[in-house]
Amino acid sequence: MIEESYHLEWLVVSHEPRRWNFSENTNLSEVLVIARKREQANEDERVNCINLWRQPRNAVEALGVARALLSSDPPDVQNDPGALEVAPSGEKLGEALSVPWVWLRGRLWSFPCTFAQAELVRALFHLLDGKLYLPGEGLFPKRGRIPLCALQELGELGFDRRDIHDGFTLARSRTSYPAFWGHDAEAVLSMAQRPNRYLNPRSQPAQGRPLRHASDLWPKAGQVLIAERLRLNTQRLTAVFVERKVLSNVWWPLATELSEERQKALVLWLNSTLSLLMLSGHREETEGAFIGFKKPVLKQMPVLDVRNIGDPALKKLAQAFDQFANDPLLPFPEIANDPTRTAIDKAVADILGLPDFGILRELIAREPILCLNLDRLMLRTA
DNA sequence: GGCAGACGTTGTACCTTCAC
DNA sequence: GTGAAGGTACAACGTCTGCC
Repeated sequence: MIEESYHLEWLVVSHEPRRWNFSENTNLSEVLVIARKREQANEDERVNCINLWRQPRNAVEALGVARALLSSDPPDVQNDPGALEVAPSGEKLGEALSVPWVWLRGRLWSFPCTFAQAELVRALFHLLDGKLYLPGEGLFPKRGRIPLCALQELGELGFDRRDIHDGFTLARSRTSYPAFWGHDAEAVLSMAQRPNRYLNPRSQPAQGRPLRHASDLWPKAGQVLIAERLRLNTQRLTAVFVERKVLSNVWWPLATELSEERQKALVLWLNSTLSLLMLSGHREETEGAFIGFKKPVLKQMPVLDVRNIGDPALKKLAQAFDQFANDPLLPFPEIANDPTRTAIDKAVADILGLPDFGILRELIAREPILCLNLDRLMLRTA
């Protein structure tokens, strides 16, 4: 309704650690939306997006922010350089960008509010368009685009944990139904994983629930698992490759006909910094660093099209996966100093003909939603 | 063929439990 | 007490079936 009859004028998001909310009675992440009803759409309508690094502490400061925003036009996220600094009284409180309403309609409104730093938002927008954006260097590849496709073109996401609980109980011994259960930040360290639990098919439904038959659920088991929810401040992996097909409670299995080589290439891509950028843009934020990936959104998310990258590139990506598969990654906040993530990124860059994008690792590591503080963003002067 | 209700499926918001 | 992880009740949606 809003997309048809309203002009979305302002989006305001707080990236301040532990102040993801605006209301008093919640800890959940919130966004302030201002839309104006109008008779007819105007192609020139723009959406101004404010990414607050720190919330105004009082009404006077809030008025100062509003005045600063109303007196200048935030630059366009894709075509203009820089961002509008929100610093009404000297201290920087955030950054503002704008995006054409006609572009945002039909897409996720969260895209321009994904990161506190405008340059990362800009990188996300260009990546959605198949281009790597590096601050100060421009767009890559110079010709053509990174081959991307919607995840759903590569396979089908499996059942969620509710369905698994309707069909199975956790077994105390090995069964015919291996599973990859849980996401312990101190245990899931590398891309290659093995089944860690086994499931017993239910013969009777759980109390008050319909019975799901194992034969209905098992066809959507997979070897590629994509995180269903993540804690960006503690966890390390966005996807893993399991040596056998498994079901899971907190990972989406990808049921796919892709060869093992292509699946490995996909998992390598999903753990690259470029994919972390893309996943961040498609997250559903619950409480700051605690995020989820909903099935309808995730299946539309662009990923590397491992069907159309050519055999030599495919082989190199799969080899790179094998090389780093058992190397531990550091938690996401340490991404800038993570040798394994750096090696994954270098492999992806070399194989796709892209320049080094280490600068994006550095920028992401500064994001408050990962490191839960503003120290990496703010320039403190004595 | 159209409709309504039953029933099954899917997705998630909210709640509980666990560990430190 | 708090952060992190796991479980489930419920709503929305889709499909099937019987009746007119």
